[in-house]
Amino acid sequence: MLTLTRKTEYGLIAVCHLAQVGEKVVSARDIAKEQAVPLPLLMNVLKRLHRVGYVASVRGAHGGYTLTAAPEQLTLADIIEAVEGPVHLVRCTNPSRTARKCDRTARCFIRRSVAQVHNGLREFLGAVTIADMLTGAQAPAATDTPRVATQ
Amino acid sequence: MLTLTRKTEYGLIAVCHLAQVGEKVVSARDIAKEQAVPLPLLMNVLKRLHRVGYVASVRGAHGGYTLTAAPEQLTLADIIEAVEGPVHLVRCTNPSRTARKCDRTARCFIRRSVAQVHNGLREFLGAVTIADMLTGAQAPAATDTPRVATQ
DNA sequence: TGAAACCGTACCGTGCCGATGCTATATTCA
DNA sequence: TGAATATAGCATCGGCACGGTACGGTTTCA
Repeated sequence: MLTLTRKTEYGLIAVCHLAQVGEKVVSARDIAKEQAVPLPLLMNVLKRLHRVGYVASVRGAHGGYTLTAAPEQLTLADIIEAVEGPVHLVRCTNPSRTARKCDRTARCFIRRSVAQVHNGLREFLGAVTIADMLTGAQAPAATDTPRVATQ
Repeated sequence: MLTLTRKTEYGLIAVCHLAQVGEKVVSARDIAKEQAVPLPLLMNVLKRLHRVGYVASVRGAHGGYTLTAAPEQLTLADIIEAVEGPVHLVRCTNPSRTARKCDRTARCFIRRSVAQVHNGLREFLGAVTIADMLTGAQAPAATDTPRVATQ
């Protein structure tokens, strides 16, 4: 239904928080407290972000997380993919495993167009960086919304 | 999770089919047979499309549906909204009813940026017309995907 | 009058998301 | 060395929306 899951929301919040504090190591507990996010959920998300290498972890007392990727390089698409898996606008665009439920694939005369829209969506999400999110968050009256040009 | 529901898929298929046959009245049964789509589901979707006025219905024997809106005017966003309701990238962007679950709204420092992305997504979907889908479906190697400019 | 087709609504099962809990591992500090 | 802190990994569980089904009603035409 074209909606981000809460995991992604929490992931975005965490990453933006880490990007904001710079190199400082921040524990999941601190992020959860400051951003009013449920700690266990946040920890789950941070684990995934760690697994793909977007954040570094420091274990033990006074441990926590740091952002390893550059905010200008890290995109919304990256976060989504890391937290909730590859984006698939429709089942057809999912080449993997059991998702091959659609037996219409061969005769589907929309498939190509949908694939184009799918690519457009991915490009759109890949064009939004964490740095963008931060500047947009701080500027009170932020410019205008991202524009889309269908070419 | 950033995926269209099957209802929307069926809706797109139905609308594109109707756009392709022109002014001819086509029954849901025929569309279901030709496009290999489950008939009851297709009927549900066609009812919704009828309710918002994108298709006209002819009852009785030899009845069926016709597309009322112009394929160049009807967009992907229209279909999605008609079939599965308003698009909301996150709960915050949903101003209605019980969806106000996010108590972080006030202190959420990402909210504004997310809203911008949300608007960008809506514009993106609103820029894809049914006519686009049809030409894309017929042309084997269609131009390139829609581009996104984050400003 | 009966068949064909649309219309409306209600219902149910399943899969996924949101959420929780527990155990193991690693680091710091007293 | 032990206690406290914090991440790592996995397993489980409930709720809900989506996908699918069923039934009864209305309209039109042969």
